[in-house]
Amino acid sequence: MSSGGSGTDVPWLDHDEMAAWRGYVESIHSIQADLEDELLGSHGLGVGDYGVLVHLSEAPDQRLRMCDLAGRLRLSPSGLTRRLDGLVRDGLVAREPAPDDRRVSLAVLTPKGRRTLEASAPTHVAGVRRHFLDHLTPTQIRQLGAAFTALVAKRDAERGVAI
Amino acid sequence: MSSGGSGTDVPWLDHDEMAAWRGYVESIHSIQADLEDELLGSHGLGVGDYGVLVHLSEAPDQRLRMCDLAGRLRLSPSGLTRRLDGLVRDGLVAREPAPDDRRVSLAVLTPKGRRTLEASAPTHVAGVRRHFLDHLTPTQIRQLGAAFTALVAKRDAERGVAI
DNA sequence: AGAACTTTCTTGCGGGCGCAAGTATTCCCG
DNA sequence: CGGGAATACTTGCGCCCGCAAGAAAGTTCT
Repeated sequence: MSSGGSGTDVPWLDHDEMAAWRGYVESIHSIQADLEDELLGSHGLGVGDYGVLVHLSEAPDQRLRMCDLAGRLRLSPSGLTRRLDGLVRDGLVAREPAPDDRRVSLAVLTPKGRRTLEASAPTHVAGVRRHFLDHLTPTQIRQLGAAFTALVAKRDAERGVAI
Repeated sequence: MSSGGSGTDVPWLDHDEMAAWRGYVESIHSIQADLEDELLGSHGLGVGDYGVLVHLSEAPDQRLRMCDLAGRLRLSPSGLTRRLDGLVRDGLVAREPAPDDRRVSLAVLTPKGRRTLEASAPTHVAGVRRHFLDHLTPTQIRQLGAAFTALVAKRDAERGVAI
């Protein structure tokens, strides 16, 4: 598995690069699995549903157009439809027609949804600390934040231009 | 959404912590989606299948017990069974009974599997560089590698003790 | 105005994966 | 040695999610 290939030669990953990449990929899966278990166990809420509630709670009037919500959650339209179905069934979110454009539905956080979010947020934050932040120094956290913010911004910019 | 709650009070995430956590979670999804598209487009191989081939190629004799492979891939036994089904159907991996324990199956990398891996590895490495490593400085890469390695190791240790 | 195109959401379908149950084999211990 | 517990894999089932197609509404161009 050496780098001696033909044509477009790409420098192989050295030790540090491999450690960064593999650690990055592997850590997220196990961390999110743990968060899912904790959140599901304590409040019957999956991380996917939690994400919907968080984004709605941060939006003006606690409501968001479906397409905007899908974009923020990086979810396909159909994926969001099904996810909303569950949240609506549980009474955490309501669908509401948009007054100005009858194509769009608004997802609205219900009082029950807000209460559920406020109840589960501490569990989630504690999990993020215990599984992730507590393993890093403040300096590492700051650098990680800067690096990832720049990374996501650059990729979003490329995506916006490319498509 | 302030931290003024009741009972076990957890300090809320500050700006840097939030940026680190959200960037960490959001970046991985879009990066892996891009890698999947590139690998699938160029060699008809998903990142999941690619991971199996990589682990087998690194194993002595190009073979691994199913349960060991599942552990490394952080996949459930049933998940690995289905994934192997596809790879066996495509001739990239073969199942082989273990000589010493008739409960276990060994997954063996076939010559075709090895060729496919060697053909797709440059694409994957290039994608990892372009989508991830190129956005970071060498210093950041080294620190990230150290931090994630320690994080995964600590979590694995806890898991080994806890269960 | 009206035809053609775009945007938004929903539905049918299929793939991936985890959990629980089932089967086969091995290990442990009296 | 023999029966119960543990381990390894497979299968049935259900959930989540993306893609493609469709329906409804808005936009644009002539």
